[in-house]
Amino acid sequence: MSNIAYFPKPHVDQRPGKRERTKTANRQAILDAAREVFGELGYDAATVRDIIRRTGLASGTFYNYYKSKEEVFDALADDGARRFRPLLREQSEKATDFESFLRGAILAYFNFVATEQESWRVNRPAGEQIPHARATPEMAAVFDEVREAFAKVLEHDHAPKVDLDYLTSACIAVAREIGDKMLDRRPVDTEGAADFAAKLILGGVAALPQL
Amino acid sequence: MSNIAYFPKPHVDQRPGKRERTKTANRQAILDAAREVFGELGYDAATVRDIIRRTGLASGTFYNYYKSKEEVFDALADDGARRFRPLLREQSEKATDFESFLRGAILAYFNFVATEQESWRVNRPAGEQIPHARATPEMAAVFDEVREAFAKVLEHDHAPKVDLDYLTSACIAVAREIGDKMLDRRPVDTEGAADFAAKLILGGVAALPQL
DNA sequence: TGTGATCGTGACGGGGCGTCATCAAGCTCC
DNA sequence: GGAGCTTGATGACGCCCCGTCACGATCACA
Repeated sequence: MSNIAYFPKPHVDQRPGKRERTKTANRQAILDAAREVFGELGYDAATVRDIIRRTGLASGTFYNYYKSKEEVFDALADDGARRFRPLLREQSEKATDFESFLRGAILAYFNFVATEQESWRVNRPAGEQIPHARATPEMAAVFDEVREAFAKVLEHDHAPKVDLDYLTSACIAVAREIGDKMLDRRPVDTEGAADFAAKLILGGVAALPQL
Repeated sequence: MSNIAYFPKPHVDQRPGKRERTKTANRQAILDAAREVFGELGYDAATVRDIIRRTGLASGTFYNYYKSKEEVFDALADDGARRFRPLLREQSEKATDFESFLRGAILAYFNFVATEQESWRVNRPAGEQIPHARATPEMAAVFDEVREAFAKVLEHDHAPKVDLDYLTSACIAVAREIGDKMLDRRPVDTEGAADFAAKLILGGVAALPQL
């Protein structure tokens, strides 16, 4: 039995120190609370105090991590983009041509937002607006990735030069808008929506003016 | 000279009573002040108090006209849509086919937003977001008008049945997004942007899946 | 001119905002 | 294991914005 005395205290603890751990725990707690609060009250109605109350932390603690409600929202958006990026890359690698890439990417996005909304747009007041995510680093990365995928594939298809910024913006706008509308319909039909969006964009690209 | 005595006091004053006049004047003053404040501070940073101070009215007076900052913003958006609607209708009447309607409508929209921004997005902080206008009555009317124009023209062109809601949303999204991007470029090229957006949409419509 | 209706007014209580002095707890070095 | 240093959690505080409401001035109408 004497050995057991050693057991609860392994000498090498690889975990970071307690300070570091509570820091990430607090950061995560704030993000989780914010997701809930935004989901329940809507973004506009939510206050920093609501988020703070939900975490049980002191008000000052919140400001050690984020400067404002907007910054928390950006962090959530950034987190979403970070989780979506691998899915996008997967489509980009697996695709054989432009059409399959576009279809795959849009479907992946629609499935992603459908899943996301289940988990946190839980009980949003009707007509409530969630602001479009700002340009966080991860959002910009997604934009660039889409842009580069377009560039590569259009070059390979010896397509005429087009205004890539306009094109990327327009495609993302279509995906966002159709995605939103899709979520309002019952049942949620990600495949039908993706089919629509992909065909619209594909047809459009073929008809673009060259620079 | 005796006649002059009658001059300053014409018996029949067709203008509405003073009460009514100050009412519309106040309403307008609030809208004007809001436009300025939103332009200078950005929508998020602006407070109801900022708007009130700019008008010189008492705080209570503001609430006789609008319930909140959001409501003022909606009123401004509604006003914009109301002013844009005749331009849209003009295109719809003058157009001979789908393509000319779409081109005309998009160009009209781009010229409209280019003019608007000159007049009140004067000095917006970089990266600042103006929220997308909510569904005000006039906004909904614009949406419906576009939708009906699509319906009519697609039927006339014996085009296959398509998902009109998705299509309308997607087109408006493209116009909005390209319009935004267009405003960030110097010089602002409404024709080039309209050409791009119109071609993209036209090509896309031709390729849509039928219901 | 008198009377009632209609707002403009600004003070007020409620509450969210961001800060900061304080102090407990973790970390480091001996 | 303990002394001294560092970090960051705490919550009270002052500031300002919020929306309301009792009051009074002004207008409409007879």
